[in-house]
Amino acid sequence: MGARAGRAGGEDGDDRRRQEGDRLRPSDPILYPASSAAREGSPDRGRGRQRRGRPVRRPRSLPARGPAQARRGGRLRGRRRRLGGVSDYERQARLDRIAALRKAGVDPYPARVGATDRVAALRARWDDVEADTLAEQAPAVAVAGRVMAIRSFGKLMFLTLREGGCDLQISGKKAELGGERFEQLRQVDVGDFVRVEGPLWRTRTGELTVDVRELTILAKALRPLPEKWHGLQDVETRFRQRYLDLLVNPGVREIAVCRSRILQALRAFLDDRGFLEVETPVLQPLYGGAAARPFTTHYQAYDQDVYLRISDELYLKRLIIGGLERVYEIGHNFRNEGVSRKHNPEFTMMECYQAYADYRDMMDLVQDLLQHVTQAVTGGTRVTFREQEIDLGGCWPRRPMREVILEKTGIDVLAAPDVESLRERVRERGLDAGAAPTWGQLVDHLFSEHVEPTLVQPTFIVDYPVELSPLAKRSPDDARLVERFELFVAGMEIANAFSELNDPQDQRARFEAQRRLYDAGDEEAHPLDEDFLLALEHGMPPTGGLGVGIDRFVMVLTDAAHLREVLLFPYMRPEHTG
RNA sequence: GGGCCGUUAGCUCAAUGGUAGAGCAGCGGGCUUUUAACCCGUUGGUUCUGGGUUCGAGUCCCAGGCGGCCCA
Repeated sequence: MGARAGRAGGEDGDDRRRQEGDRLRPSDPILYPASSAAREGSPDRGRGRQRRGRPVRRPRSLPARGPAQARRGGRLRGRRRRLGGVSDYERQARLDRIAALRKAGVDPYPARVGATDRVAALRARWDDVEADTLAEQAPAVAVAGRVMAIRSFGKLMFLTLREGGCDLQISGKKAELGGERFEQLRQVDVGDFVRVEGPLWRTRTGELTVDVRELTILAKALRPLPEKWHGLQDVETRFRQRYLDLLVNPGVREIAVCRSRILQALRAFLDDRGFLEVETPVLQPLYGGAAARPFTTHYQAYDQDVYLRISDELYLKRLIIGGLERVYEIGHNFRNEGVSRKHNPEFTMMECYQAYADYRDMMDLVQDLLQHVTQAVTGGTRVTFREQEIDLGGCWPRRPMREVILEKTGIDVLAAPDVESLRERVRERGLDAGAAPTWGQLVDHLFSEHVEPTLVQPTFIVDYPVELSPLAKRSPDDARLVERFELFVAGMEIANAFSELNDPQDQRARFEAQRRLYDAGDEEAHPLDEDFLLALEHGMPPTGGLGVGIDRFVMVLTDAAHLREVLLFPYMRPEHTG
């Protein structure tokens, strides 16, 4: 991303474009498909954009703990122990129990489970049935799951079993089971997987319960689950041992489920519009499609350095050239930059391209797409994000970048056409000019600093400077601008799109301009890609391209304060003995 | 990359520079309607690592690791 900045194009152009865009949206079947591009900078991953951070949202409704929450401790030592320290008394107790089971001829890790009912289905069927009715029918069921808690009363035990994200209580009565099997039940530990058979009943307190008649150990656990009441608080451990976080912190699983539904709805929408899902290389001899530094690796067989992709763009455009006129890809991009609330070096992007479309069509497309997904996942259009209500319904405003910067800073960036004069105006206003070396980057800085955080409701920002968009088509109204937009929601860049540059001569010139920027020290400048130019020279239809930052959109729909909350495995530095 | 904060038992957390504790979990005992079950007893520590100051360091100092927040 990085590219943002723009001199807001001429007013005429902007207004016209906006109006046309609005007009186009509702009608025009042939348009909607536009795919388009955009990704170049796809959801911004640029540096320096993160702002106000907040404590991670609490995983469950515990009393707020305050700043000390981050405290955790003993990671290294704990880990070492976890990996088999000699003083691991609890683990040893469980190892002893496993040995005893084996000695008694019981396999603690059997291969077969046998048929079982799903807990969710059982609850749906019997939760509302009265205790008396349940007692009469005494439906025999079999369930398998993980033991989450044990409450023992001597000759009676209650265990909480979890399967499929649902809990079901099971009871064991010595009188019913007999001494031997009751003892077997007593040897079950929290964390173990078991299968039980027996009739359903309802306890005095109304809890639906399986009264165990048959018990099978499915898998013994060697280590205890995190504490049942406080759960797992340690931020570091939550992400390093995400399986524990998923198990004991409500909400974590919900986000994972929600994310899956979002992807499902997104694919359904695009498939329905005739887009073909494709896969392009992650390992590339030359990276491109965005302003970012790549990860480099080495291909041993060819003794050659290769890159992990920073975007799918250049390959998807080759497919457009090859006649696959509507394509999309959902995959990981890798950008060699820091981690923040909105950034992870590896993230998920959906890119789609549609021939015979332009960026206005892509605005319609992305609005329809995200509204469809939101509706499918939440059942409505309004979501709450960090205590603010965001309405994703309706028609999202389209604002020229110049206009919004003028509104927030009083500076007309187009009236200061070079970096020196613009910097002077910024100083006059008493604002921070940052370290931006070029006009475009300074505009980008002003936008990021003063406008972006205020864009809570969905807003399209249009008309970006050419300098920051080497793969976008020039605006016919103003050669300094390109036909590009970015979508902002909740103060974050969610999508980036443009009318794809299909003029091979202009593309070559843009690449060369990028090379000059690179030579001047901009490590994120786009490399010149001769192979892509070769493809372009064979002819590419007018095409709209769009990139959507999936992780960030999941944040919006799940009210996640941090990107890492919606990634199952956010990047963590390896622990090591210090 | 910089600043600040944090790091103590499996988990959640205590401990004026002076014997490292509690709850949960574990172990032993009691208990047939609990669901943070309860009651009695009890095991468990290289206080992130490495140096330093001190009669004495979880605590103070230096360096490092990891994490968090903010900034770049």
